[in-house]
Amino acid sequence: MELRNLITFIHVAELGSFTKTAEQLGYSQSTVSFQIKQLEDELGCLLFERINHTITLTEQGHGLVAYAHQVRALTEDFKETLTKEDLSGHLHIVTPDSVCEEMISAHYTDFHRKYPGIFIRFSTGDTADMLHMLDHNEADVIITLDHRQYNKDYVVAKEQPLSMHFVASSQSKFANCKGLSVKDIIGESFVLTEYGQGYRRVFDRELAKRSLEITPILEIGRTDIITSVLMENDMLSFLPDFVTEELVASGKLCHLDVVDMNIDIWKQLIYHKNKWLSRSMKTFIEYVKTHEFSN
Amino acid sequence: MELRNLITFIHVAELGSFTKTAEQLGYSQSTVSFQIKQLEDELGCLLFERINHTITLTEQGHGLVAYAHQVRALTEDFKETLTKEDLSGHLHIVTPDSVCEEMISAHYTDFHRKYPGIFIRFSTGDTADMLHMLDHNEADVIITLDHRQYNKDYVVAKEQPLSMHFVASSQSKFANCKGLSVKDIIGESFVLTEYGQGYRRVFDRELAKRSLEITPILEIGRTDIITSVLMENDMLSFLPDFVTEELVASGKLCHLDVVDMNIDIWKQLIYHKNKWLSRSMKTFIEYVKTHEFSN
DNA sequence: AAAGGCCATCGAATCTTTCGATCAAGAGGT
DNA sequence: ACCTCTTGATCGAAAGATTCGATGGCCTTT
Repeated sequence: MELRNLITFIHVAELGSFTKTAEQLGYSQSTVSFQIKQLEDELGCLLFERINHTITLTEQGHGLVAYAHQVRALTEDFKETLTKEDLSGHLHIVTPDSVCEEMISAHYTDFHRKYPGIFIRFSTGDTADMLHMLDHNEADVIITLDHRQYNKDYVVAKEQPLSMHFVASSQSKFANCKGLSVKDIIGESFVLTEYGQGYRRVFDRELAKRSLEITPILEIGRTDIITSVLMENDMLSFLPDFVTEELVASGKLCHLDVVDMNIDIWKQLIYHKNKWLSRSMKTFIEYVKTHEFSN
Repeated sequence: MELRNLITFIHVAELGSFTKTAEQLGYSQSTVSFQIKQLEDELGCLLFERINHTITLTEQGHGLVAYAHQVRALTEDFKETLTKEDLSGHLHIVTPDSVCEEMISAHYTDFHRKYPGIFIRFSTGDTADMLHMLDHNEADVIITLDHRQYNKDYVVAKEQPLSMHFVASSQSKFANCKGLSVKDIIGESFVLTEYGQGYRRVFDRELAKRSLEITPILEIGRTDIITSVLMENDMLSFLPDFVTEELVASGKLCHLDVVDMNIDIWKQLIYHKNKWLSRSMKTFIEYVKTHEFSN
């Protein structure tokens, strides 16, 4: 049962003429004949009585008129909804702990106020988890803090290099040392994020290249806890600037001037290339691009 | 937009698999792929995200699921109504006056009680009118009292030869005459149906063949009036038996024994060959066949 | 009697739909 | 790490459906 045929049928029923319908719809008369006969065959009944080249709807024909109008209305409504996609839906975004904290506290309330129809589920995970979720369509967008991803299956909506520093309490003996080397601090007590976390892996690998190793005395996923631990104790950590920014500015923590460890970490906003970009999704991505990335 | 594709789509959405759908519906997998792509092209949007050979409905896909279910339900309902055609509708039946009188008084109340959903419009007309109405689909069924019709455009549902007699009051001087000839009575006063009426035309033509002519002193369409006129006056008529039956039986009228005028009149129940036979129509025809015809 | 209008039908050309075979890539087991 | 199984995409060939123009028959109007 073709919608096209139903439309033709509606016209024929209204105009009472195959020929006029053909003209109106831009078909040849034989096509209209054929289409109606096709409907009749399909439904196994006569739709029009043809007596002396005049057509009259049968009872079944009248029934089909009603049905066809309903289907047409339904279809038009549906196509309408396709063009006027509204700003609502569910999104699942996955980020590392540190980013999640920040997004929720800094931006989410604002976003939700602006777009109350969009429901966002935040999860956290390490880079491998996140990429796996992307591959299984379990996450809509992720933010990584890790090596720069180039995979052709992913679309990087936004990215920026992340500046990272060794940090310590401003009371630390290293606070004012210039030109430190990694080796100078390698023996200290470290508190780091868990191994799975993107930049932690990169960090460890960098050390391994230099045949160095750090066994942290504490591993905590949540960077707000790490910073508070640093302030209370004589310990070191290695963190992205956006986590420590405020505390460094207010003089509670300080960056160490370690000159021989340049770590290339990127913050990337990624989704799968086969992902359908709904209006909600686009809106969210735009929002994150401007509020969560700096340049 | 093909219903077939929507059905396929519903299955895919439910099963979450092109392959399983193909098995279930007896298509090849490539066909299912193609059908879904076809829907996507037609609607200009993605219905499924395909990530790593796993498919997930997009928002539009969810919308289409709802739409498709509605269309399917509507279609099933409609097809249901086709198979279970109910016993209701309008019929237009046209007959000569005499038949109409009889049908309405003798059978219609019974028919209406049996089939209250069927509304019947009775009209009367002469044979030419009735055939014209058949040709223009203005009458559903007609009953003729005329020459036997053979036209290939008509279906004769039932027919019977009509026995006709010259009739007079039983007081008539011809009442007991045996072996009368037309010529014996040609000079009498006649009351006949109007010229247009089927058997009246046949009657006149028969006379014309014998170079005879009758100018009736009264022409009345309604046969009940003719019979009452006959009973009160010394006049003759020429009528079908079913009109005079009772009055002859009760001795109020009598048949004249005219032996040289054999008129071949048929009572026929006719509809157009292109007429769609609704259940109502079939029912009505069956009813008339058994109640209005004798053998 | 002729012209014009209507629908049915036919064959040819053109699209569509279907299928089988094949590909690429992930999942799961060993 | 390797092989096998499963999944959806894609391609070309075959079958099928749709469209059109031409024609025919029939009725109505002129």
